Amino acid sequence: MPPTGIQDSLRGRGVRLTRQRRILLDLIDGSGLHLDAESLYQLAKEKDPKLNRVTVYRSLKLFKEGGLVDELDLMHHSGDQHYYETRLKQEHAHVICLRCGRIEEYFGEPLREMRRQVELDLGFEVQLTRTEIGGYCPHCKALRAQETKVGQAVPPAAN
Amino acid sequence: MPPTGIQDSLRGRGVRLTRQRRILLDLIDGSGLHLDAESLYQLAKEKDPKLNRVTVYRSLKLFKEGGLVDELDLMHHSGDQHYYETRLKQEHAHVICLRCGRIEEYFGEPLREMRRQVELDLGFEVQLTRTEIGGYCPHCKALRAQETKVGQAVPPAAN
DNA sequence: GTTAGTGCAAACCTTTTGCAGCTCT
DNA sequence: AGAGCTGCAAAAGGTTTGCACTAAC
Repeated sequence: MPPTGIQDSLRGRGVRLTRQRRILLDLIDGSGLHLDAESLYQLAKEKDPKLNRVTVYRSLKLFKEGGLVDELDLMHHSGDQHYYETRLKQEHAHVICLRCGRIEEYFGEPLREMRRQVELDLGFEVQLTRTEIGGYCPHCKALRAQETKVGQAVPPAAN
Repeated sequence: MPPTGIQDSLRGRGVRLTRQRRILLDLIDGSGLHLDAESLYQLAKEKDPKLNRVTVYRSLKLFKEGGLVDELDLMHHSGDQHYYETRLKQEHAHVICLRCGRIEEYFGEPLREMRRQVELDLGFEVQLTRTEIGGYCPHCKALRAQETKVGQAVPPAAN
């Protein structure tokens, strides 16, 4: 089915919605994942073996400019690539487990409050925000506690 | 003067505080700026012409691991480098002007509230956060309004 | 004296650019 | 026909690695 608002979003100034771009948008949107350019390229190649890595980068740039996707760093927990996701209506933060790479999303009110304050107090016109929180997920938190015990016979903390 | 808590912070596990590292720490700390590896290298070379770019990268990595400095992306407003600053006691966000590159810091309560919620609601053990807000500073906001007028004779918005 | 750190050169990974041919409209 | 897009090859930007020598503790 022909995408709805996407057409308009791109067509803004002579940007065409080609076969390749459709594939890429579908992947970014459909997967619900946070893909980096290389993963996106690998997946796209399955649908069109001719599709070039360069086209992926060029398309991502366009999508970004058009406000269709957001670029993330995800704390660079796995190299220096960027990750991409469909821009949601709702602003949110990404919470990354530094041990297993699991990613959670946080939608709390403080995000909006912060934006409001930056606009009012600093006088900025906010265009985009990127909030990333690195830590250990419940699972890895437990594993780390174990590892510490095994690794160096932790004395029971006087607490 | 010999740095205070820094010694301890590094000496944790056999990390030496060499002449080169002292120079780098002084620059990061003293400048109060947000320097990237290359700028840091250029400045460090003035104090020690032999100091190598590689040493800068290796030292930054150590400082990061030791919790002495924080790594920032600053919305990649000027390439894909990383920027570094002394880790402050007080968590804060960076607000970047996408037009002139000016950087402001934001210390509001929502930052702490957000962290609290991520720990309670998602059960994460938060280690570090990185909040970046891109937009237009008051000055550039005004300039942009002008540019728009000149560029395309905006009709007075019915508002 | 030992262990860690440095400089140099070369490699690496991610992303961008130049250009000729292709494709939507 | 014409503007925009693609693929390919090559380059660029930022960072890391291997190794022999040097310096800190």
